[in-house]
Amino acid sequence: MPRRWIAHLDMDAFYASVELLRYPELAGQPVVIGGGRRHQPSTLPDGTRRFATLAGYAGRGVVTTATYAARDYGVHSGMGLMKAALRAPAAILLPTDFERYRHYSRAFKTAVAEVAPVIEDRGIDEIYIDLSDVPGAQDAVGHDPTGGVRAVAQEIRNNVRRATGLTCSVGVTPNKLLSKIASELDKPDGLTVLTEAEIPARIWPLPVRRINGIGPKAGARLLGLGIHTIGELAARERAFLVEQFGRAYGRWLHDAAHGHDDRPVQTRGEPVSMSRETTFDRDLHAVRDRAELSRIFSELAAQVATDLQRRGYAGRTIGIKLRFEDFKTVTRDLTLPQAVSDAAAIRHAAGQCLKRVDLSRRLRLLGVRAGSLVRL
DNA sequence: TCTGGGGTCCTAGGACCC
DNA sequence: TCTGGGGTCCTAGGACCC
Repeated sequence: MPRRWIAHLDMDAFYASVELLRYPELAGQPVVIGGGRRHQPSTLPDGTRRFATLAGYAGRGVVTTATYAARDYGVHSGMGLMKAALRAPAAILLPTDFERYRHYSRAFKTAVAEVAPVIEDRGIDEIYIDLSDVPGAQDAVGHDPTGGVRAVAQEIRNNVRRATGLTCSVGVTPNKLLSKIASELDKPDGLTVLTEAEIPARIWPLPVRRINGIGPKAGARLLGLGIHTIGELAARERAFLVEQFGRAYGRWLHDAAHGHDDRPVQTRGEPVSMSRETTFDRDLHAVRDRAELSRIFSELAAQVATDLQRRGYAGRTIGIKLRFEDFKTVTRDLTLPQAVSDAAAIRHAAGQCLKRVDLSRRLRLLGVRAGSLVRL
């Protein structure tokens, strides 16, 4: 019987690496991607480029990606740029250029598909690949039964490098859960192949947070129970975890810790929702900043409409998201008799939602969303 | 120097219908 | 008028991920 071999491929510091292709003089330097458009590099008459540094940054942006040199200063993605500036003031700051990243994203996925076509998209810089039926993947090399699949994975990595000039890290195991963990074991530019038999030695010593699906909340609760590593989680009774975390999540935790996961690689999914949101430069008040808020609100509705139309969808549920100055977040939504995709209808429905919110506190974020999508 | 923007999935309560 | 159980839809919030 053929073995199931699933790969997880993760591009190394993707946005930053794409920027290094265009600005090779920054290789090896601490570079941070994030923030708005206000820190575009400029070219001097002699052709040399001038870059903004973190030191001068003022605003509410966060780090989207940091190069490995920047990570050495303790800068990581999700960190506020103001905080990052304290840790690495001399680091270069570049604005995000999603157009460019999407282009490289398509290029690396095409390069993978030339070798192995069964691919599940997991965002702009990572994918799962089912290698089980790729020619050669089931072959042993000498006495190594994983030799064939290792060669296939290496070929994928070579093809990505050839097509994009970028490196990636790959984990190959019997399932998605383990492959996701494995791809991080030898980063950057690494390849890790793991069998079931290696779970105790390679997976169990890792912290529970490495499991995709254990986030800050569950991680903290597990820590409170004295469970730090995946091995310690695996050692707990299923019944205990169900008692602590509920039926569904408790069972899932137990399975995950033992490396059990039979989810298939899903090649194509319909979108569930489309949304646009924005955090203001300063907190806005519903009454005092009424005109500005109204303008932003209409703009978000128009952007959602454009996104829907461009991709050929309409939404039957229109919703809004508000974040107040104290970071409390509320949502309201409204299901319409018919799906809509035009800016006026979305704006109107979103306006109905807004009437159901107490607007006495100042706002830092506003968002508009379309859900219950139908294909046009 | 608090905390972006785009998503998915799950839960839970209430309305409503059979 | 009271008592049921089951199913589906809608809404709100929250955890998590990239």
